Amino acid sequence: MDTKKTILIVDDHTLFRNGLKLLLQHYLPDSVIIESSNGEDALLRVTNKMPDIILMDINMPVMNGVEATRKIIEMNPQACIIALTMHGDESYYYQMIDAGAKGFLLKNSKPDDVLEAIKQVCQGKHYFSEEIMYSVIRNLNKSDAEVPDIQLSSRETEVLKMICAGLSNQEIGDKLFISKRTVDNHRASLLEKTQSKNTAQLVMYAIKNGIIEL
Amino acid sequence: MDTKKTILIVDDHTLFRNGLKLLLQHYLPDSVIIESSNGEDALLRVTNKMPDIILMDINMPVMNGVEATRKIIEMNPQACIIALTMHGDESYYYQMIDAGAKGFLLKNSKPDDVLEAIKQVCQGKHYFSEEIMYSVIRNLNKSDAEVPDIQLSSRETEVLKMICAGLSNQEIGDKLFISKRTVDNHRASLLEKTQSKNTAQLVMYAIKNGIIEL
DNA sequence: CCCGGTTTAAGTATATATACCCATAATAAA
DNA sequence: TTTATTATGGGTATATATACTTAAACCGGG
Repeated sequence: MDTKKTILIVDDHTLFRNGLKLLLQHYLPDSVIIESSNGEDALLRVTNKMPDIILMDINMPVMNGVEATRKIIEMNPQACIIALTMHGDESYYYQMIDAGAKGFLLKNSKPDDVLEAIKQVCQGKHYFSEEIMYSVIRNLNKSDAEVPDIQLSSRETEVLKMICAGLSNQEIGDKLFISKRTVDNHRASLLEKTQSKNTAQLVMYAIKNGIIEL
Repeated sequence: MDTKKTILIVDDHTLFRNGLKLLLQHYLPDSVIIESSNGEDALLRVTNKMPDIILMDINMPVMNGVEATRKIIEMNPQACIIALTMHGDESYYYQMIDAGAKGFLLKNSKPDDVLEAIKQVCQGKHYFSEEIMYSVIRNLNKSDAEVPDIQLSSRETEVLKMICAGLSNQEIGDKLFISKRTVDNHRASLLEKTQSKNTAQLVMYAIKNGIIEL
């Protein structure tokens, strides 16, 4: 970490950004820190400023971290993106890594962990915080190999959102100009794919997987 | 803000605490900043260190911010507690203010807002960020005076949690050693009290109001 | 071009939830 | 003591969701 680095912080919470910026400036006085409050703005910054490191939150308005990561990696597969997010986003681990993130940190990490992650990723390595590793291993152990390869179709996602909004299958059918029976089928597919046994579990799934906003 | 102040930051995200600490030390060089990672620890700090200002997150493990605030105010009604939390916790506004918080800030506030809030609260005034005021006013406008005076009984809360876990009324009855019909009635009361029309909305209510953990 | 997945639709049957009605006992509040 | 609330249980009916099945039309990749 001897050369000057440009670090981009992408997070919708101004206070968190400002605090982290100070923190990084304190430990890495030679670095240049820039900020974005959402994924869309981050794309602009990446093309203009060419940051060496990107610290990316996941839950953000306008464009979330997974999508932003995917697009940045599309433009530059070498981009050093480190996910920086909260507990409870477990379902995002795979999505984020799949999108091309080189590291994954939790927001309850220590500053040292952030520095270590930046160091590792700069050297072309990967970095995952202990909690992430633990969670991944626990999931592997849980059910051998049946990795939740769940992929909902766009129509299914659409229906799921309406279910969460409290609409009945009939109402959903009316809104989408399709038969109630078709919605029945989508709902059945959703139950099977998400391994839910009723509406309540379906809603919980949608929330845990960020399909709907709170 | 001429005298030395002790400020306690209560938040489960280490990075956020550390960043905010630096931020406060930068703007208020004479202040002493101490930290807690949850509500329970915060209670200890309050009795030991007697902080002048407490910046309190809401969603935390072990003991959440509402409960912690309530207990601190119980011990010392003059305690200057400022809630500091994220979007989407709208349902907490009232709970937190009811618990005795003197101010309410969002995590996407600017550092200046935090300083202003601290200043106001130190002078015995209240401080609410714009977004909070906007939301409160919007809700007032929405339905005149019918403030959500919703108070679920302990049994209803118990049933609601089980519904969210995906249990059917029959299963809930079996677990609680009561008739399925009784659960039917509790469910009906829940639907009415929360103004939900089905299970999906009930689950959403439970989540938005922190009745269940994610 | 064929194959797999998606979207569309439906038949039939059961399970569950929801909407009303009612009643009793216990408890807490006024 | 009267009143209100809660927890308990039930009758009856409809609405909705869920579990099986089959099948046609479409679309993109090998």
